[in-house]
Amino acid sequence: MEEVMSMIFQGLKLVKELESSLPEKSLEALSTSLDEITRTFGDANERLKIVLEFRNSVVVSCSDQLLMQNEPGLMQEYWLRCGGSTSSQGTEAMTPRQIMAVEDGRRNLTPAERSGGSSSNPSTPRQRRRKNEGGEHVVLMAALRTGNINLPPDDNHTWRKYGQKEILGSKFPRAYYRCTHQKLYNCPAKKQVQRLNDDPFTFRVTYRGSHTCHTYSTASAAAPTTPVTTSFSLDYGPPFFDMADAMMFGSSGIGANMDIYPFNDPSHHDDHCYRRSEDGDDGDK
DNA sequence: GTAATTTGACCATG
DNA sequence: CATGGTCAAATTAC
Repeated sequence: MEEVMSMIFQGLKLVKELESSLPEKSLEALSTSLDEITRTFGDANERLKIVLEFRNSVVVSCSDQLLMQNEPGLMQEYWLRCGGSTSSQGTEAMTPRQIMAVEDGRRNLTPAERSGGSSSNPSTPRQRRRKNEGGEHVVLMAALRTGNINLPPDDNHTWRKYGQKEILGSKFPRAYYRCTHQKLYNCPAKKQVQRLNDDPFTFRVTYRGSHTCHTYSTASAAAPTTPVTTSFSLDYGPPFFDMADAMMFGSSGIGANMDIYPFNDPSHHDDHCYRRSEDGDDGDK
């Protein structure tokens, strides 16, 4: 069974790799990747059938049942193992629909977009205090439906909250985070987390600056029992579960939105991050 | 004791 | 001047 799991994780890894390189993938390469993924899962399935035959009527554990039922189940297991952070049980109500859209990192959002359009004067866009420093990466993420929905989704990095503010036109405050390792590694990564007015189960997460620390939260670091090489998530590393979720809930979850899916878009390859200019992003006041 | 979070104040920007 | 982003002291959690 472990071998099967290993193959499944291998397949998921391939999926993830495909996902991260999707935007610039040629059709040929895409086909090759899909073949590889299909073959990997097919092999896993073959192995699984052998295992099933072997076990036959043996009572299986709950988790094994989960894994054997179907691929979505496997995905869910994977999701749990790979940093679906909270709610280790009772995932049935969770429906972790996830990443839905990414806006190009270099685009400035208008206040109307930020605040849901209720800005007092839409014709005079207000900007952040700091000018756009190049990399901004907006992702919509679903909150967990169980447990504390106030917790932002785990994204495989450790963040330290440094501020929270009521935003005009927003029902919910915006939380400001920076990388825990900001000082240790001079890591400039930051993010803002805000719940949407019309959907409190969805967070708009705005990332700024790239991680230079390349360290991960304990949850995700400890997650895969199979030592999946995580080269694909070195940067912002959106949650592990995004693609898996897309696959398992694609038909019922976010469905049609998946075409705007390249959330792993490394378009913010600006590595301005390693250098904090004299302008002083913060800290050097 | 250390690290993280909270929260009011400060400040840059338009 | 209003607003959003950040700082930093106080508080809380581990």
